[in-house]
Amino acid sequence: MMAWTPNWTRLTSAAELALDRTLTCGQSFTWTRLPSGIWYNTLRLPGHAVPVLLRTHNDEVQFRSFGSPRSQAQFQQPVPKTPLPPTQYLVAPSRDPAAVVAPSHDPVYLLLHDYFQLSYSLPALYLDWSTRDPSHFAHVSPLVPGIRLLRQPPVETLFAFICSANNNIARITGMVQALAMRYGECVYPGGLLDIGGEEQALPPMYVFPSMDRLVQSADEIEGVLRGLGFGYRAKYIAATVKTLGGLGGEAWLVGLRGKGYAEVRDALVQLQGVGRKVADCVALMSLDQPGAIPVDTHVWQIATRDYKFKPSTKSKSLTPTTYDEVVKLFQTLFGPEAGWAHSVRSIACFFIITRCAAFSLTREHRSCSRPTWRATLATRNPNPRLPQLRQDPQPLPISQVNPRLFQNQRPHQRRHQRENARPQQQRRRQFG
DNA sequence: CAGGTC
DNA sequence: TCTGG
Repeated sequence: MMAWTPNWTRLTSAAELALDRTLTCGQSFTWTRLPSGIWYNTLRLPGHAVPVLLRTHNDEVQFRSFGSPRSQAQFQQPVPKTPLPPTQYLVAPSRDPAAVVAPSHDPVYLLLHDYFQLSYSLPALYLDWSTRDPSHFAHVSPLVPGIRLLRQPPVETLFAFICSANNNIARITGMVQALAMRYGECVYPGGLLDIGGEEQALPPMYVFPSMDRLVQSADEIEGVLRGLGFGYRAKYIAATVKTLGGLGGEAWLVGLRGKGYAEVRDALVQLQGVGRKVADCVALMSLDQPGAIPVDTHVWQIATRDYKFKPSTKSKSLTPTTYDEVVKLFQTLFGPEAGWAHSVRSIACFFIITRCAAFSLTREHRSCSRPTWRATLATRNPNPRLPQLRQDPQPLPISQVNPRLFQNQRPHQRRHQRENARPQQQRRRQFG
């Protein structure tokens, strides 16, 4: 097993990219963190998947990749240049053109440069958003530096966020990885890898399945995914596979890059299991719509509590009208990259809330708009009974993902269990 | 009840 | 409404 990028190579500075925060904040579900702090994933080059390792070392983010000799030969072929994001960044005087990294000829570098959108200078963005929102963003963003919005592959982003409805990050991660293990190609069998003189144990790596592979399995996919515990999302995924396949598959989806926001959204919401919120997630994180703002219940709370948002209608919940109004609010505030800004802002708020929980603070302390939480946190001791916030939250290793996800349980079996209406205790023990 | 959708 | 914490 020869190394492709033989040494750890500089990708960017740690200030430009906080790996742990960026990869665990709920935008991508395909990265896994090893105990050593190294992140791994399989990323797709045109017609090809490559295992990639990332780490933060000596104040910089570094990458390396590896592959079989055969895949190395394929790397030798010219790789099309990945397009830079359509942004005013490189021409606007307020942005920092010096942050643009000189292009390299390493295809993996180009891939990562594109994936992490390194054409954007993150400190310049944070500064801009802090100026636009001095009373909120400026206060909380220093808590969560280095959060980059990823430019992800559209197909896996679409299916990941169909899974995200009424769900949590840990479970979504398990589902996406289950999809990769069930239908994706294995690009690394697992085993010890020599990394700079040290042996690193790596699990098997699977790439997220191609659209063609999913279409091929369209008829069985609902039953299989229900058996894997996907719930009602199994039906959405199967239906979207068929619809998207008919529309032109991955090429059609990727073709939405470069179109206007309204067209992208309208195209996405015709897919089953894709409402406005999911459509905005996919648009923002994979289809070059940095202004798209996914409004969930969490964002709704931020808007009403911290920004004193008052909906025009009396509706207490999130209607299409109020959704649009919240979007308008943040777009006006943050400008063209409002979706990115709002993501950072939400993650900061989540950080504070988590801290508040660990410190047994009441709801009134949680307001991210006031600097009061800062002083309050400083004077309190954490409640030892509540879980501490981990510095580096680790996603589940692939080997430890809920074993139930990998049982080949038939859907009828599950329905039968429900009809028997056993007491909770007994049902739980079955899977223990 | 959770970071919705039909 | 699936499912899990």
